[in-house]
Amino acid sequence: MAGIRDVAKYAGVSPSTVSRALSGIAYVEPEKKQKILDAVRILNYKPNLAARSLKKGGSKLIGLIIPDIMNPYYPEIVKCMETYATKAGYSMILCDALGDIEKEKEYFETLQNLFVDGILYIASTESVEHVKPFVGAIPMVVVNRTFDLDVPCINIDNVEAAYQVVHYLLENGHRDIAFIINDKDCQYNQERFQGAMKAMEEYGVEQKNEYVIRNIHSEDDAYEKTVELLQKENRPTAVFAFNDYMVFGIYQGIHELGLKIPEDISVIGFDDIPFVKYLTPPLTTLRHSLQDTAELVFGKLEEQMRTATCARQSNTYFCGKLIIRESVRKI
Amino acid sequence: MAGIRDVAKYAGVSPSTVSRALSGIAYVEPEKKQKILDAVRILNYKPNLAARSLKKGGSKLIGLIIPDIMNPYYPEIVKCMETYATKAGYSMILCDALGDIEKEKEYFETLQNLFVDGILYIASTESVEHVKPFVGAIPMVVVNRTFDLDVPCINIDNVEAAYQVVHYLLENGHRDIAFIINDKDCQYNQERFQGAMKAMEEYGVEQKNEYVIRNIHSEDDAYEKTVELLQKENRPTAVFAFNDYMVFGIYQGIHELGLKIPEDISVIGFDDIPFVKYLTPPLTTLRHSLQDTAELVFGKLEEQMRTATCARQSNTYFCGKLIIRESVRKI
DNA sequence: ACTATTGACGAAACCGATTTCATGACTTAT
DNA sequence: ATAAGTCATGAAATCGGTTTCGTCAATAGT
Repeated sequence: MAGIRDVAKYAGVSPSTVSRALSGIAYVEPEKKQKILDAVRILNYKPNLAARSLKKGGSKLIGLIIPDIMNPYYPEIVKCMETYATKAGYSMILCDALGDIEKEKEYFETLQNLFVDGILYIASTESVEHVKPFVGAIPMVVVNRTFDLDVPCINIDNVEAAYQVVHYLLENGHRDIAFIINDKDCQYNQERFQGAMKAMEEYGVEQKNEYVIRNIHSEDDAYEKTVELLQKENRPTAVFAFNDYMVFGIYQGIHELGLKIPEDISVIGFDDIPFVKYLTPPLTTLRHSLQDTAELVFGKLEEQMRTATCARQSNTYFCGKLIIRESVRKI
Repeated sequence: MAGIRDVAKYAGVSPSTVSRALSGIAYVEPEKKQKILDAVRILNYKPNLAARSLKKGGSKLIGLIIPDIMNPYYPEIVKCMETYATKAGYSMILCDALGDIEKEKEYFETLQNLFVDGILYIASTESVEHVKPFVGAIPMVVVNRTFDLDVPCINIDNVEAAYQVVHYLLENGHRDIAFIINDKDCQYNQERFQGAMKAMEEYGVEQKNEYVIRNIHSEDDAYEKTVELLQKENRPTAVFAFNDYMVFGIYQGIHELGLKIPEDISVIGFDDIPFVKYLTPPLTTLRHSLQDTAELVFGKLEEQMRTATCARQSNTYFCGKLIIRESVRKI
């Protein structure tokens, strides 16, 4: 492997000049510069990143901590971030934390050992404690959660989004609306619940307790609870799934009971993960793609990495967008 | 940040002893070792990986090159590999190559510069050239493609798998079978075609040319071509999609024409990506999950990394499994 | 014309862990 | 008891870019 000294020798200059010519931090005689560039090409010189990291104190590595790559909501985020990272000259280290606090903690530590230049943290756990030691120590941006720590957080406005969803159902004449809520009693579910209730209150509709289904752990769970719910005497006219993932199970349950969507029951989701548009019928759901905010997210991280400082608290909320398909009918 | 010299000073020994004590490559007086361990704990010493990489030429990093994380077939692989890597003390660098040879080449180079200890290459391109320079230079395992290079390749037996699929259709009385083939005229598609034809021949059925649809670039493409195909006078009784991704478009096209699956037309897929089981009706498809071979894949890589040698050519084929759901009817 | 300033460039120090080499203490063999 | 071998350990070289420092030459200023 050709090193900078080989290039220097070949071009008849010193290693320092090669370094300067390639980094562009100082003026180098055009003639020499050309010779250097030629030498680089001929010798196929590639700077040793380890050596560079060692001297400069960075690694050109970014850590991306996500809850679960198998959850179809995340691949898009990963791809987005990886694209930005690559464009900016960074490589991406992927950490799949499985929503496990211990695993997340381990990953934070590993990333610190690797001297990553920054961390993109797609939060899924409720704890704050295990993140604290790294706040202020490594440039970081938190996505999908709002921390009360000195970190920039970027999050969808869950209250507004859920309000939008339920408002749409109410506007379409639905009054008996079931909320299907996944297992974690976490920040975003609380906020979504809050937004949903706000819409109900505005319409003067009381939310029946038996229409609030919690602790759904999987699609199968969603399936079972849906069957249970819809066999009751007074079944709701619409169900609002707090995430799209559960909708697969919900659809299955509804089909199983011989009911039709949306004629017999309307379904609305949250996330707009890929493929819900291919369900029969295509799902109406709330999209909060990171596509639009990806630039902001990465920008915030990049600025910190560039200035080698950790940003203070700053919360950014973005709005979701209701994607109307065919799973909700007007009553 | 505490360095090895700080630890050495604190423990009253030399840096070399600290290094030896921590790596365990040589015997160190138990008493001193204890002091060193204490110093490490108290000073919260974390070895600088850049320095270590520079000297040792290794990094405890594994590069994972995949074609497209948005394609639902890959997240499972990524998760699997990441799990194994973490367990073995490696961090995973994710490279999303988008099926672009140039990008793949860049990633290979970046990974080499980063001194990754190994590369897991989920191949998608047809070219061999851009991979050659790295064969023998870095421990590598190739998945999903069989190279004629000195690299271990692990691949599904596409011929056998496609044979299985078409055999199943023939057994169910189908004779007019359309093949929907995605855009790339690549190895695995050729093999699948070969397997499909083998089954046809065994049943003495001739494959009509107009039933072979090629160059599908997206779901939308699949949708259009399906509509076109099924409006013909003699429409097939079954379609075999060479990958599940296209099935979403195919279903859409069939529904659009008011046809029913499987009553009017049977559909069979390939891959068993998540969610095809939630289609209406659930898709019968061929599963070739890496779950089962993941251990083998990672094992082959780990052995190379451990012995710091690159393995020679060795091809491993594994079998797919037909997952029978409800999208194929018996004629 | 002589000093001060600027600037391109090379020599050498540096980042921090590893590893080679040298040393001196201690053990074993004759 | 003396020579040879073993072994824990420290000093210093090393990995390969980057960067500081110093030099020498050319330009600017008085």
